[in-house]
Amino acid sequence: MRAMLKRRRAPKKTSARPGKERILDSAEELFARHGFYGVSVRDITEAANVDVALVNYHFGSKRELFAAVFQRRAEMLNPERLARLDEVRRAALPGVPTLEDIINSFTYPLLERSARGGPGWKSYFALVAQVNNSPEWGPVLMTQYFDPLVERLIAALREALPDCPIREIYWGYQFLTGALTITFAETGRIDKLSGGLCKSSDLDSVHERLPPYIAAGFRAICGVRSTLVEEQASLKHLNPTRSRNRSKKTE
Amino acid sequence: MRAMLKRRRAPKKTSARPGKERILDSAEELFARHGFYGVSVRDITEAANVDVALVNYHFGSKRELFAAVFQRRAEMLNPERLARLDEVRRAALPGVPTLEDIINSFTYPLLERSARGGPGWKSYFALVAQVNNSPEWGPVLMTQYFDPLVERLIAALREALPDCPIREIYWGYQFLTGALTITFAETGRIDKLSGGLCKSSDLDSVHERLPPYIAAGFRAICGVRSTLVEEQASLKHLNPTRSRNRSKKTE
DNA sequence: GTAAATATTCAACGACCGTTGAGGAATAGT
DNA sequence: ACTATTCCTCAACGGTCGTTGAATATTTAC
Repeated sequence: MRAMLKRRRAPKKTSARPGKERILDSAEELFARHGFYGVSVRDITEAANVDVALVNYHFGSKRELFAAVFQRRAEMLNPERLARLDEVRRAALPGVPTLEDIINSFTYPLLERSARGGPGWKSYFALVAQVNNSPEWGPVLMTQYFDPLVERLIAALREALPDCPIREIYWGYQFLTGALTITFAETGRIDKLSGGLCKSSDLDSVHERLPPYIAAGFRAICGVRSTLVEEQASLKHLNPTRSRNRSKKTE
Repeated sequence: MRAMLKRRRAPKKTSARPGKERILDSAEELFARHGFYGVSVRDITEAANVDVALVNYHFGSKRELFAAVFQRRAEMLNPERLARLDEVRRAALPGVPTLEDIINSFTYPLLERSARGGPGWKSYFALVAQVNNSPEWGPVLMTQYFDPLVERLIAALREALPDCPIREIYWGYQFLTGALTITFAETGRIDKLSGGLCKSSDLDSVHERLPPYIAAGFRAICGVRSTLVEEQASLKHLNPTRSRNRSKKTE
């Protein structure tokens, strides 16, 4: 990227889509691929066939453009995810939904759009994956746009795991978001590793496997933590050559 | 970062540690925090108290410096992880080790060093987390320096799950690496979400929970996939309002 | 002690960076 | 028709970017 692109003026090009939207589209794709600092505003405006100055006119600054890209689809996304969660809970009344259903209501709207929502959505989730793992942007943007929904997810998980200590649910969520995040990055690493047997772009396969995988993980750590007495016996696994106790790691 | 730093000459400063190492140390920390494009070579050389030109003298280019940072600790790391895996397998003879032991031999050397190996190691793993989720760097660096070890891990997992289809093991590894990756990013998001109940810097907690969590996930998807007939019945979870079949998602 | 090799400094290069202000074109309101 | 508003173009600003070649200092080899 940032290397050599033709530096001369773009043609007039009267596209139907207004310039502001075209900037958002180009920025989405480029930011997703190279990160905030890996893309210049000139890269973006040339890809969008608009003048450089338009970024500052419409968004104020490059940073505000980045935030706008992040915000745009987040706001389309979260109402549906919330509705799905509510629907799953309603359908399970008077009981509570399964862990798998809860997790699926959280992940499915993302996987579905990334798989079949068009290239913009695919780029967007790759961008979210990047932001989620960034100490610079994650605490700002993820917290602002996604945490309200996550709190609802946590509440539903607590309903479904009434005997599970709350800390375990947060840790379980942390691992869930990590697994989901690397899915969206689609680095193609699993393709190479598996010799083509698995494709990181095959989000249908993720959709089939992620909910049961994560649900089983939740049940495992909740069970372990809630019964402290059997813990010493059942956790001999951690390092077979040394003993392990709860207070402080000795390995 | 990249903003305003004092632009004037650094003092002579005859540190004991040679300039090449100091550059690697500073680059490690800065790249981990802001990414490759978010850091200038001047940021690095000023933090290391050396001249700008030294980067190109010692490493050739900024990109090669980045690769050198990535390589340095990978080479210290992988022999130990390999030895741990072998030890776990040997200790289980004539049987095979548990899933938890196998996973732990993979994750423990990382978590232990990130927790107590010094600030350099902490930065390094944050950098690895970033690279692992980057479509630009991941396929190059992760593949080159970590895939040989991962292939050994996969082989051990196959031994421990003899009836599990190979594809499921690769997917299970993908989720494992995602959960591990977000742990190293230490964005502090779980701290806020949990109101201080969990700390993303508390890698001992991760060490206790990740192996049983991931092992349970492996067992869940292997079981699901290996018994196709019961699948239709057991997977009603995915969307309670619509039917779901294996060939193509209809949701 | 002297020469060779290695390490570091200094000043500067051309290219690209994000942002700006003045002004032109298109559009909407009346 | 005129005006006000919005959208967009153009040229340029000061600053920072990665990299370089020549000169100097330090260490190593003999």
